[in-house]
Amino acid sequence: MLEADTTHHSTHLSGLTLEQCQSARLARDNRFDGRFFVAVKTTGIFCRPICPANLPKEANVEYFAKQVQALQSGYRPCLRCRPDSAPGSWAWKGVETTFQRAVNLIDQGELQSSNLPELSSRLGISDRYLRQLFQQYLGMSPKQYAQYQQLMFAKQLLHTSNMSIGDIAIASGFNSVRRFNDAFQKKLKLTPSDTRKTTRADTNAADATVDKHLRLSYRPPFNWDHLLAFYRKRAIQSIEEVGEDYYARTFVSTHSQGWFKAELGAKNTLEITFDIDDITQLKHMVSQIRRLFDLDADIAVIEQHLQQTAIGPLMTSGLRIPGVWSAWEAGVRAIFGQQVSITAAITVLNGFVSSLDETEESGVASRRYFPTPTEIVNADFSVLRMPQTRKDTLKRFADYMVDHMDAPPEDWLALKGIGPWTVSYAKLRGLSQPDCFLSTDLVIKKAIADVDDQKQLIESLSPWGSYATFNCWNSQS
DNA sequence: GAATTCCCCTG
DNA sequence: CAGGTGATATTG
Repeated sequence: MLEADTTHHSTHLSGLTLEQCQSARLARDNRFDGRFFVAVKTTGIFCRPICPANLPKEANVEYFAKQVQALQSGYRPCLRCRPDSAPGSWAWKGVETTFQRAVNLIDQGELQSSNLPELSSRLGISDRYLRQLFQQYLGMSPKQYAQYQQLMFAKQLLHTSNMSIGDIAIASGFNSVRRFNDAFQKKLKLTPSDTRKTTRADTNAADATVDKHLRLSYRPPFNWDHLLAFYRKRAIQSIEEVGEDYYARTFVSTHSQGWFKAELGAKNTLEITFDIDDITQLKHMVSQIRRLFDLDADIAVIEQHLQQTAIGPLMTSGLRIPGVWSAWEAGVRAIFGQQVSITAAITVLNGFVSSLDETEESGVASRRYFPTPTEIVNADFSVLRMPQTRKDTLKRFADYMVDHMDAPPEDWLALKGIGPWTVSYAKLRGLSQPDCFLSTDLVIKKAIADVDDQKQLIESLSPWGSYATFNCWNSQS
């Protein structure tokens, strides 16, 4: 009789049997996270299957496929597992990703411009707890981890750049060459200059140039021409420049600004020429450039996976995810691109960007930076040739970003005029997430129109949906 | 390491 | 709904 009762509730489910739900929740199986929700009758609260709270008795639970169904039935979301937050948002993912985010930020050299308390508050936890997490996951303190990271970065620079050892010391986050030498010696059992000597065959130093220079490596296949063509079509004047065989752009981040140029080098490397106002931010710049050109992707594995799916025939080898400097920039580009062709969007965006600093001196600014949210908030929208509703969206977006520069793009959905396409586009190009298949994009729809089972196709692309996106786009142009 | 917060169960 | 419990995440 109890049996019959619970079975009745399985009608709320889709695609899962009651038994699956039961064992999934008992095991807190994270593979089922997000696929259904557990509501507890005695408390009126509903949870994700992975909720760490005490397991409720089977007799007291009710299963739902969607949050809204549980809400509709009078349950409130649990405060621990946050079933109300959007899947993929930071609140949804919990501590492990908080930790992962901390590691990423440190890898990007964030600790060089802020301290631990600042870093932790940015992640929404106390510095005490962050220390605890590092101890738990890595067995060392954040500071120690950061120092290893700094040394590895320094070692890489010694091998691949023409910078002086003094500059490298500072760039890696040390405050003096002495402390740098000391730490290097201690941890890597070598002196910095020895490290450099062993790999100094090239002639970069002989070029009578003062340009700073470094090399970044990647694993082939690497389709540079596709990247260039993609950027060329979307280049914003005097921020980006795409030549026959190089890409260059300016950038602004919170702590630095500068410029770089990338061109193909020998032996699977990219040659970077750059200038940055604050050399301690070099690590940040480098990780950004690696992300922009997707240098860390293991393309062979990805392609092997996608070859077996229905889009296999559309694939071109070596395609990477062409990134833009920030989620903010990607969001702006996406808003300009809503409902219009790429060319039209870029023309309007170009006009808008160049109107921003016309108040400045000599009329023609030869080099600009991508506008900040504040600049756009204060901009004159009257010169903008696009529908009023889209201007309003842009304004709202900029307003929001002034205070929420690193909120996850999912959160933008709360803003009127910003929908799933815009959010996915930002995750794809601004954050370079690997699994964003833009199934609602018109060009994509066209590319996969022949496939019978679309739903199955989309599932089969995971976790490399982003690469599928670019291969589809590429196949249609 | 204690204290707090949160959830679930029972009466 | 109040009172008792176990368990986890997080903080001072």
